[in-house]
Amino acid sequence: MNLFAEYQAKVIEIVEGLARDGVLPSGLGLSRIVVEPPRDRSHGDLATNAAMVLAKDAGMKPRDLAERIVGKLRQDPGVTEAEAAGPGFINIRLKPVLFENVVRAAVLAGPDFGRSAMGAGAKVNVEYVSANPTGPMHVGHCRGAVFGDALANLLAFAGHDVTREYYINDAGAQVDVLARSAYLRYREALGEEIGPIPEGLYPGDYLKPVGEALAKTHGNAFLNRSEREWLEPVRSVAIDAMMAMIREDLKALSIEHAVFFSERSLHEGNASAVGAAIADLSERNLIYQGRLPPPKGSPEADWEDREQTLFKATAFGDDVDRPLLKSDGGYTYFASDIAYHRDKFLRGFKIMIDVWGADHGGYIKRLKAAVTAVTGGEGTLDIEICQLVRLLRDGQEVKMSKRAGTFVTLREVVDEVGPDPVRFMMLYRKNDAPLDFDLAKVVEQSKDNPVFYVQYAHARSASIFRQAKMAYGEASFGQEELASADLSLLADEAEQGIMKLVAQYPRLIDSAAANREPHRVAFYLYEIASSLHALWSKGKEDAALRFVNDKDRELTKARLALVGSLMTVLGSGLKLLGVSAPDEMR
RNA sequence: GAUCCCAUAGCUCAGCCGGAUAGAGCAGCCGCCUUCUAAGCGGCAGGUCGCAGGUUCGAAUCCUGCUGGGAUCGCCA
Repeated sequence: MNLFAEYQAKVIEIVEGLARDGVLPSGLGLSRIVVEPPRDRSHGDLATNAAMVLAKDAGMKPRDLAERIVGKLRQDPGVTEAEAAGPGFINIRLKPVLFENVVRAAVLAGPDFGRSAMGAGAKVNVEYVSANPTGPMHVGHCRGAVFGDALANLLAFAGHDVTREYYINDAGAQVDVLARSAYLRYREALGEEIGPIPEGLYPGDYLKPVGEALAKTHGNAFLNRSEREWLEPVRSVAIDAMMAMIREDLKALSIEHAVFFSERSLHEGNASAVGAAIADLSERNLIYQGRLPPPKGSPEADWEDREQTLFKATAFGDDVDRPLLKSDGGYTYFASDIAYHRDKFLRGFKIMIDVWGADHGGYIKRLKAAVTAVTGGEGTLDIEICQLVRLLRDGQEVKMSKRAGTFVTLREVVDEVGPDPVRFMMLYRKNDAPLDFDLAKVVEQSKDNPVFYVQYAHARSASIFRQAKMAYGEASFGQEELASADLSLLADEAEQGIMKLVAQYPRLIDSAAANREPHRVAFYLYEIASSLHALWSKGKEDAALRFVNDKDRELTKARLALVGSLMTVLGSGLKLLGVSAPDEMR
């Protein structure tokens, strides 16, 4: 039930009709036609730019074209008024019953209100978090985790077939370092004095239990053996332990991935996936032996000019061609990543979304180039970058340093402030803008805290229903009854404002999903929460506006339908963000 | 040297694939609790949209250059 989409379709139909009648040329670019709520409410309920975007191709003045469209719009049964305005806008007023029907639809549909078919069931792979399995997650990972999760929710709600995926970087040098670090803890567990952890190994205590577990299951079987003998089993145990820890951390934020994809698996077998990907590129003539210029601006002391195996990334907009093989003969991380994304494509995902931290920004062009190459242009990779999070406490930056031991883990933050503030505040900002996260402010229970403010609106709505049931009995005001309410009784401007906001929800979902911007949901929720608080306060001054009126059941019913629709939207939006929608505040 | 992101009110930020008089919160000032939760609401004041060009009927939004801030830059992941 998306009024804006409905009227966009109607406007397009009118334009096509005018083209059939010869008033307009055919083949106009109709996709640019937008029907949106006008910024100024005095302009009506809907506004469209149709006449302005088509005027040029139509060879007509915007106002003239607008008049033609207006003439047709006036014949629409739902339209009470249509007029050309300003430079060529068409402003439309709708019969109130259309908005009333949206409220009814929201009450009846409940959690499904706003669900959209926009995605048309397309398979989408959203890869997020993918933190290295070498230690606990820190706050830096948090934003990408929350963003990716909310984006996945949003895309699913907007009609996509979403798979949430985590890429485990379990190949390469870092996990070998992890294994060596765990081995040290293993020796420690067997009673050896290991002293300070050597430079270059992971010092954290979190590896102690891994060492103990190794000692328990393997006894001293690995003691005094060459690394070749123990590296693999120790690494495997350590990675499993780290992944278990990471999953626990994610669970604290109610994040769950459907697929955990192992980088190592891409290297296994005689015909490895990485080998296949490179062979694929090779067949496309995108691989050659060549030299690269040394990087500028970074130390060049250890630069070794040599011929290497390069992917022709520049053919797809990258700045330089990229190496696929390391000097030791192994594959680069990039080579694995190509194979990984090729695998996603082969699994049927034409739409891939990766969520990365800002520090990986420099990697975007090459991977997009690779995806275009390896899918023959049929797969698209969207990379969403989350900027850094600055952790504050009462306005003071919390400096983080592994060495100083002031390292803050994701778990510590979630345990301190709770998952709701973490999730909401991470989403109450565009993902590509840096974010300050103040541990003290996000737990404040006041209107200064948007998390609380929005949740409070939901609780307040629930409270209104409780009050109504006290006045009229527990069995009163079920879904069906509310849907039959006479909503024309809701004449106050504030009440109508809420109806119109509710009517915008489906449109919001589509645009937030299409733009991959879950923060729009958060801002919308704040706005609609505000509209409830305002109406509530109006009832303080004017008793006639109170939601529960124990002398007028019909009016109460209408108001509850309104509150019900708002509560539905609040609950739905909060669910998309992964934030709880409490029925009362404590 | 290069690439990417950012720059909007004193502060923190929205601004919906270009559109009508640029919005919200905080801070400041003035108001609202006998009454469904004041954990809230209303009002006032506050902006050369970093700078300079360009495209367009129309630019905070698109393009180019510059300034300032952040991130990154073969064989780490």
